[in-house]
Amino acid sequence: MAKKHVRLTRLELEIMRYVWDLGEAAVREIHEAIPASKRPAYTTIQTILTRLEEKGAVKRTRKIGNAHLYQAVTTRQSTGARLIDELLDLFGGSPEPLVAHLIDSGKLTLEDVKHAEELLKKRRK
Amino acid sequence: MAKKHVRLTRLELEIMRYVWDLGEAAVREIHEAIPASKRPAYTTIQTILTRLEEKGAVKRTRKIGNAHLYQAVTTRQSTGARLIDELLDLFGGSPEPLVAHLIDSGKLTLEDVKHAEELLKKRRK
DNA sequence: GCAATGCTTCTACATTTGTAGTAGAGTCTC
DNA sequence: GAGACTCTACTACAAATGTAGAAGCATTGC
Repeated sequence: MAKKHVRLTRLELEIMRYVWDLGEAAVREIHEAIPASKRPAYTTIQTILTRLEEKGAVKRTRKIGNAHLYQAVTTRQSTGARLIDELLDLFGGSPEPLVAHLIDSGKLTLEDVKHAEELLKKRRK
Repeated sequence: MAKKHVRLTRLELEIMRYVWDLGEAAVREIHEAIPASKRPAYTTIQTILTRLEEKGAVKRTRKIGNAHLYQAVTTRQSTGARLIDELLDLFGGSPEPLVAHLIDSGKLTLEDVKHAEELLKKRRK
């Protein structure tokens, strides 16, 4: 029962972020959580959630009043993992350019690296 | 003249990989470089290259016979950088989950990490 | 020079994606 | 229980994407 490789679009991913952050959310909550400047119409969110449900990325859990609550089925980690792997392909599988960019853009700190080192050593055993 | 944030689709990115790898390539070369199992029609490659040209991601350099040669305009690095940044957004901007995945999947070695550490220290100055 | 071959240009079209309106059912408030 | 409000379900549609055929110009090998 291999997990089907679900491909999410940019907007779908964007909405997923809110679902992940909110844990369990109604369309309205997501809608309002989106910064007004880039907020699509309420029904647009709804359409996307429906599509996400069809794709198996979220599921309806329960109703509050007549509104459905949605919850993520796929984890942020697993979804991110796939994206990372795709990204790696771009660089021929080597993580080096990726790490280099993180450093160059100041996003990876020495602490992060130390932490990574520990993880690696721990994992080694 | 800020560089316009060009959004490439999956297939376009896939083709770009060959352009980057080959340096300067004709449609046919790219076509043949793609593993037969996932090779689209010759004209499909051509259409994509034309679109990439419109988007400014590649340019025609010269002709060999009556075939055009294409070359990347955007670098693999800059394109990758944008994708990485988008990916980071997914995790709220923190590189930690990203690094964790690289480690978990065995893609990041201790050497990579040491190397990163050096880069960081050098950069610090 | 001309036929075969290869390349380009144009055109086409199904799907997917982003975006949202409308109608009607459900709920809440007096 | 009637009106106001809210949510869902359904429908629509333009633009982007993946995919490729057809027609015709350019080269080349004779």
